[in-house]
Amino acid sequence: MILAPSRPGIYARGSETVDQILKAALDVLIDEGADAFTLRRIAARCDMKVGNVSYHFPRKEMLIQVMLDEMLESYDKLLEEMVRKPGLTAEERLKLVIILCLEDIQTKRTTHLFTELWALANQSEFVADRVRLFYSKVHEVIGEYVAQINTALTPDEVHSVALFISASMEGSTPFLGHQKPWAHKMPVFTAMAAISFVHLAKTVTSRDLAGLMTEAA
Amino acid sequence: MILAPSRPGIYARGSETVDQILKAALDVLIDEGADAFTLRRIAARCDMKVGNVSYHFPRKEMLIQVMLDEMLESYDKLLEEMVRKPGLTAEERLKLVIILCLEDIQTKRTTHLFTELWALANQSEFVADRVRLFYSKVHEVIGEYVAQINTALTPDEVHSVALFISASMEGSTPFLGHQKPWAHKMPVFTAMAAISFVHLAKTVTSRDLAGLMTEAA
DNA sequence: AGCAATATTGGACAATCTTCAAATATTCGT
DNA sequence: ACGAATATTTGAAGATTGTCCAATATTGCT
Repeated sequence: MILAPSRPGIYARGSETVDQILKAALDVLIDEGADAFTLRRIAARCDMKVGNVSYHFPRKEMLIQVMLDEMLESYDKLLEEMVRKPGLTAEERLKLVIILCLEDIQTKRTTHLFTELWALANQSEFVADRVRLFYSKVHEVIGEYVAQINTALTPDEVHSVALFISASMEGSTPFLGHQKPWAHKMPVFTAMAAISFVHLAKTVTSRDLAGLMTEAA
Repeated sequence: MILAPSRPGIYARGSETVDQILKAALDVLIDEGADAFTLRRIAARCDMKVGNVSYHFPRKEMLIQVMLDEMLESYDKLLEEMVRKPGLTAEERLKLVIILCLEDIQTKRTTHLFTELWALANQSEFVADRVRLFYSKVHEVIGEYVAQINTALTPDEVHSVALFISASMEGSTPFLGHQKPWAHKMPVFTAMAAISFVHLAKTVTSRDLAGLMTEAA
């Protein structure tokens, strides 16, 4: 794992400034895109001078890395909150995670941030690394329920099913996310996802997953 | 629909130069990302001077628009080729489209281009417009088969199912696409997609799609 | 071959970018 | 409240960007 530089800011004021910079940076990325992600726009966004931003984050890359780590940490917390729902069966939990994930995808924050992240991951090893780590956790959460629903699957097969469910849900982002062309169909999409993915988890067999795929090709 | 400027290049040489510029521009976007998408890198990629690129495309935005339109046109052709497979049932065709789409997603070209496009669509109305148009065609193709498989569905319900299948497949791009962390699981993903999506098309009812989603929330 | 239209070169330009360093202001333990 | 550590401002260096222009080379029609 590639380490991000430790978060700067020793005095109370400096620490608060760093907070403002990180928030402004995230806002710029969400509202204006990677193209507008410059020190000047970030500084303007939090009423600061460029030099000050440059002082707290001597290299721009540091800012990106710290920002990304803090942002994904907040998503980790969100993910953990999904898990802590007592008194539900594994199937109900899986259905709930699906609903909550698709709900979150509809926010402007998630819609914009993750599409940007997927693009950045093409070139930046750091971003790619963090994206992989984050979704590994998502797979774990989903996989836990899948394993309970379908006890015949091996751990690797469980992960494959979790990966399928997670990736399929994420696929809604560019199409049914915030202000995307088919955003109004998200309720229907969610209904289909709940039905389809739960059914898959229940009924998929090792035999299915070993499919040679020579029949249709 | 936002019109792209007409393609420049009058003489044979000029036209060929425009070709090289467009190819170089696409290569830069695929290989080096949106960050490196500058006139100078594009010019260097096709052994030209910046002034010449600027002469054929007086504004950078023109280059982007023409490039995007030509690129999506090539994907349109690819899509049409998928359709022209004779002697197959609707179910077999749907399964085939799923396999071919997921195959294409594994290419570096598609993996990188579409992730970049989804990000650019957040800020550029033009890109968003073209992305919407392209996937509308994808939905049409898939929807045609879905309608044949499940004749009880209304046209809008057919589109919802096609949208679900398409978006779910696209979701594999950032995770199982070219050199992505779980690229080695694409065969399993494809097997699940074929089984799961075909089953959905067959069995989904209007009642399912009208799901109120109050039960699990 | 001649000639107007088109293409290419090379450089200039202003605007932007990141990074840095010196000067000034603020904070906080003592 | 003093003083060292930290934060902020200011200004500027150096690089890169898109755009433009005049000079030159090439093309393709008559």
